[in-house]
Amino acid sequence: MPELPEVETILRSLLKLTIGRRILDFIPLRDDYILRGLDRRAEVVNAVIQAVERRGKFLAIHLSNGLSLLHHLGMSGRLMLRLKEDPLENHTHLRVPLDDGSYELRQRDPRRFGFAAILAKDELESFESWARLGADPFRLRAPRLHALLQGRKQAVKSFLLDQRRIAGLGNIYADEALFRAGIHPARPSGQITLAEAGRLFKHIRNVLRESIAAGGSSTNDYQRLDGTLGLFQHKHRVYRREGLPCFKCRNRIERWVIGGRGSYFCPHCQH
DNA sequence: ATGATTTCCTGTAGGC
DNA sequence: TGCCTACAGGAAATCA
Repeated sequence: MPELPEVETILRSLLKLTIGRRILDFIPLRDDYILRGLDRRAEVVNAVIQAVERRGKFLAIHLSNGLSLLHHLGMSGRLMLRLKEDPLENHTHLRVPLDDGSYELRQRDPRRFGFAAILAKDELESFESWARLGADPFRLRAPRLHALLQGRKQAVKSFLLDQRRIAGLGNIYADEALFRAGIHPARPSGQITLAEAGRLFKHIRNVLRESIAAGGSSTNDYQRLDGTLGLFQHKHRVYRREGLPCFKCRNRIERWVIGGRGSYFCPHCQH
């Protein structure tokens, strides 16, 4: 599922390949909640892509006429740059042909938890989940994280998944960071000490950085913009490794459901 | 307000 | 092989 490193990987490709390109058309292939702001569809045509921005797991493509395309890939969403004549994969919801003549941006999403929206500036700024995103993990420091955790009984795993607190972590990287930090995912947030918060922020940052360098994790649906796979799934230490030996101590990895999410951890290494 | 639970959706995996 | 059920999860909605 696309989390911060996967979206960042897509962002970097978009920066290289789409800045300065003119949008030739905006072709919705469905008419439901997945595509929003379609009444502005005609305004998008002929606009030029000026900037691309990531916040958390959101991707915003800013256009020359002040409109923005806001994308979220949910859990099975994929953003692709394909030749116009390439066969359409099923569950492709959006096609955006670009002015280099042969390529188009496509968004597909089998499980349909993502979306794409055409938004005016004020609409983007007031878009709830975008506007209220929490701290950027790369700007986070121990005292800030510790302060955010204080006074909460909520499991630290659930805290890490709350985009209003920290933006960009999903199930994979929350579990991987907690493993590296030696913190049990079910620990009440308020019990995390300053020293533990220090380890946690450091490992959040490191695991995200390493995954970006590897092009993200291709577990089920995720691919890069050009269709190639990320490589970080080979570096996962706990995610989806229930019953397998811990890389540190050889005890078996456990899986608990925490906050409705499958959570993988080593009962020996994480406290 | 906090925090836990349910909902949306479909491909995949497992059981029989 | 085929049918059925359970499960996966990001974020919004709902409920206690």
